[in-house]
Parts: sequence; C-alpha cells; structure tokens
Amino acid sequence: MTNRAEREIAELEGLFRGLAHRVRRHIMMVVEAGGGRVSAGAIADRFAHTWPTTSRHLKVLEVSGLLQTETVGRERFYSIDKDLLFRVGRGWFDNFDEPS
Amino acid sequence: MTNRAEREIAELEGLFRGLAHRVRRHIMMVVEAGGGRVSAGAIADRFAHTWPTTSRHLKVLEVSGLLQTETVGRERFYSIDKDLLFRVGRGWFDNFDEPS
DNA sequence: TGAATAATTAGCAATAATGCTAATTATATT
DNA sequence: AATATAATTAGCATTATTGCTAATTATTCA
Repeated sequence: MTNRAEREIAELEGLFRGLAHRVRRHIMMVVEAGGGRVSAGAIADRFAHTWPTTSRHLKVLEVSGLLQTETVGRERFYSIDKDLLFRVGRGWFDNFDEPS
Repeated sequence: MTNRAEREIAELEGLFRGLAHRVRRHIMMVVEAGGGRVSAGAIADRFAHTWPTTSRHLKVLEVSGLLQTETVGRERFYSIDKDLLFRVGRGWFDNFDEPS
C-alpha cells in the first residue's frame, strides 16, 4: 500500500474517533462558534465536566488532527483544521452515490 | 427541547457511533460496492472476523439507522439509508464555515 | 520570591466496545 | 423427518474509553 493511502487511512481513523463522542463534536462547534480560535479555559467553561476531562477530549481532537494548538503565555488556543475536517471528514461521504 | 431536535441528536449519536469503527466504515463501503443491497453472508465473507463478530457490527449499523434490512427466506439483505447518511452524516459538516 | 492562574498529566474505578466460541433460531433441501 | 444452510444471540475475557480527584508544570502578577 502507498504511503499516501496509509496516511489517508490513519487520518480517517483519527477523525472518526475524534467525532465519535458527543462532547467532542460539541467542542468542535464551540470552537467554530467562538470565532475559530478559543482557549482551553473558555472551552472548559462551556461544559459541566471537570477541566481535566475536557482537557483529555481536547487532546483526542488534537491527536486526531481536527484541532491545532497554539500556546500563548499560559493559555492554549485551539483552532479547527478545516482542511482535514472537510477533505477527509466530509469527503468520506463521496464514497457513496447520492440518489437524485 | 423539541422532539425534532431530540431526534436529530439521537440520529447524530447513532450515526457517528456507527461510523466510529474501521470495520463498520468498511462494511458501509462493501454494501455500496455490492450494488447497494448485500446479504449478511456476502458481507461476512469480506472480513477476516468470525461471522458473529461481523453480525454484531451489522447490528450496530442497523440500530444506528445507517443500514436497513430485509429478510428473504433465510437470508438477510442490508442496504444503506442514503437519506440518513447524507442528510445527517455529511450534513453535520455544514455546521462549519468552509474557507474559500 | 511567593502566590495565583491556566492547563495538563497521573492514577484509579466504572462503563462500553470488541472479538471469540458455543448455542440457538429459522428456513430450505433431501 | 432429518440434515444442511444462513444468520443471530448468549456469555465470557480482553481492551479501550470516560470521568473523577490529586498532583504537576509553566507562566504571570504582586
């Protein structure tokens, strides 16, 4: 198998794992609604979970590639990798014929 | 919350749970490639897993709504619910702004 | 420097998911 | 009726995921 195909499979794997959990889908939307770049604390504030729990969900999304991070001082900002989201995530559905 | 919103959340939940596993995404593509209507046995043949394992994955996809079933004699045919797949699955990505 | 703030990491218990073998159900064939 | 075929269900062990509290790291502020 080509490296390219392997990478695509790994991307798919991470992406769908990331989106598999309700809270993580919600996090994605919180980041989107927050202007595309939101700190960990601002995200954690939106959830009833403890901060460490949200932090781990953020880590899953980061490892999956869906979120990118930038550290500024003691804050960490998360933003969405739109290329991955659309190309790999939404793109997966192109494997299926859409009835007209 | 409206019934409609609740149903949509439940649909999303099932759909992303269904697609979360590599084997189940593969099953979806086997059904698509098989002309849209494939028997449990023909699906199970494509996997190294035992038949009961594939059978359970099929059940998850059926419960999620992604696959519909029709029993004919002692065979069970699975087909894709394209409306759910595209409207709910691909449609979820519409929550995000796509950079141009 | 010392205290406060932002966030992650470590470690644990509870739950969910996966895959197997054995048993079962239901239908078809001889 | 007896056997074969198609498929699911039951039950179990293993692994993965989730959420918590406590501890830790790193940075800023007084």
